[in-house]
Amino acid sequence: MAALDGNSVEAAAIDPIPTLARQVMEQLRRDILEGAHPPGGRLRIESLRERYGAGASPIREALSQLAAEGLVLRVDQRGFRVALADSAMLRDLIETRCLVETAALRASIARGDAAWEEQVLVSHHRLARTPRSADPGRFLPNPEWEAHHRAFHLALLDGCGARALLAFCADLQDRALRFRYLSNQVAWPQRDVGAEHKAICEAAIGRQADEACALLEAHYRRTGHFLSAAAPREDLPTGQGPST
Amino acid sequence: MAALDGNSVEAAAIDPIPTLARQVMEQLRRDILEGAHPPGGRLRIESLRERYGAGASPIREALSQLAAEGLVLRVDQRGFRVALADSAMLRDLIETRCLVETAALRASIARGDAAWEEQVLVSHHRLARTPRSADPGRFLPNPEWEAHHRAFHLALLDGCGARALLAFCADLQDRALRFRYLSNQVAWPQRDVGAEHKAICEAAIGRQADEACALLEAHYRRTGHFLSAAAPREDLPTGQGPST
DNA sequence: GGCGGTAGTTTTGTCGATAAAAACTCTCCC
DNA sequence: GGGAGAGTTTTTATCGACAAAACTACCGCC
Repeated sequence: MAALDGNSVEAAAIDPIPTLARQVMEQLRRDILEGAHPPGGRLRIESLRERYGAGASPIREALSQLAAEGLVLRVDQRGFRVALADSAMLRDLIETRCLVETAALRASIARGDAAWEEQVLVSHHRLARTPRSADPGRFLPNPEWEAHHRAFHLALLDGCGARALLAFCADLQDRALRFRYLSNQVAWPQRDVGAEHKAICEAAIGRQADEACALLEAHYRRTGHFLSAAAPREDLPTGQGPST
Repeated sequence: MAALDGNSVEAAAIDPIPTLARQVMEQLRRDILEGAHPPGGRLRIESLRERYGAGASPIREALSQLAAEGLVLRVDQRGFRVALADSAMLRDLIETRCLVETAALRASIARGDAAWEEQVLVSHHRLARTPRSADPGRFLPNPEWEAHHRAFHLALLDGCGARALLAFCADLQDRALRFRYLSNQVAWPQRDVGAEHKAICEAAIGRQADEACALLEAHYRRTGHFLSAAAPREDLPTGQGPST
């Protein structure tokens, strides 16, 4: 997931036996992304200790990392809870992505070399030939498609030549992924995302900055629209018993 | 420092007795920013345990958080070390800031309301009336100036209406601050940063998007130029005894 | 003389226990 | 009947100890 994070990339690649804390963190992240722990829900150390079969230290460490990543919320002396995922946050996320990623895309288009162009092309090709759903009949998330989708969007921006910016974009994409997971079964197959990706790819390679940015922005805003329409029930799932 | 981080803000504001891990983290961050631990240097748990008077758990937790923040580098099973701060990273940081913050500034100028305008004005005023150096004779970092400086730059972008973006900008500013600390005594008083801030402020309030962005970008690039010129010796301080 | 393997030392990652803090509950009083 | 308060229970934050892994230094061998 956070494969672009400079800290983890080399260690994860070499080490065959990741540290326990890392295993817990990755499993926990998957569980949160997939909604096993509901947004706003408490994450008690003891429960997690039991569920993931580890001592308190690795659990706590995993939670700390996820907290810094924004997926988990920590309150000193009052434990951890799953980060909220309400429609206000979704709006904010979309807004941020539109602002940041169009800037990055513009820079990519202006500065990207031949290698960038080729990478955009090939990553789009891989995405295009992968079915979005693992099941042709109904929607079932296809991990391969998710990976290619992520790679394509990052490849688009990779020409900008700013690693810190790219890492942030990768992070934003992860956050967006969470919303997609939470409201499963979204906009499929009503919407032809393949065509949208194709148009973005062509505009980018054709160095049509304005058009590419407009398409990308529309792409994100449309996704946001579908998501907030599809999952209004998740808006304020926190509750969790106020003091009274 | 990371006062904009949603996780810490409320806890830190209320809790009079912060958790030990938090204390260690904040002190450690300050020490790293100020160069007490050199970039690339190892951070052994035992040494830190001794230095900060805490057990291994809080130390490890503080390191985890700083690692996620980018100030500390973690390698599984091989401990922690201070993140590098070479000129390539500085370049990358500047590039990222220029791309992201001009986008944010543009959005701020387009969307910012009266409250935003006033906040920019007042934060600039506070900055302008605070001396940059705590000592009139030579350069000595003035914490008050630093705080106002940070507030001014964030106020500029605060009109964009995207909290996630703003949080990222705050993070970028912290990273930049580190470079400033590392190469102490920089460009003072050769450079009139006050005038630069004033010009940016006026262009922003006057809704001159293009000019404000150009000024902001020049502001950052100039800083980068000074920093990399002032601290060439820090370029590759890692070394740390290769295998031979 | 250089290199590979091996024993010893350091350092990390993990565990279980413990003290402190928060949350909850139940009772008593108005 | 409602609310405040004391006691109990849950939960967190921290510590010290231990096992596993990495690093170091040494020794023998080619």
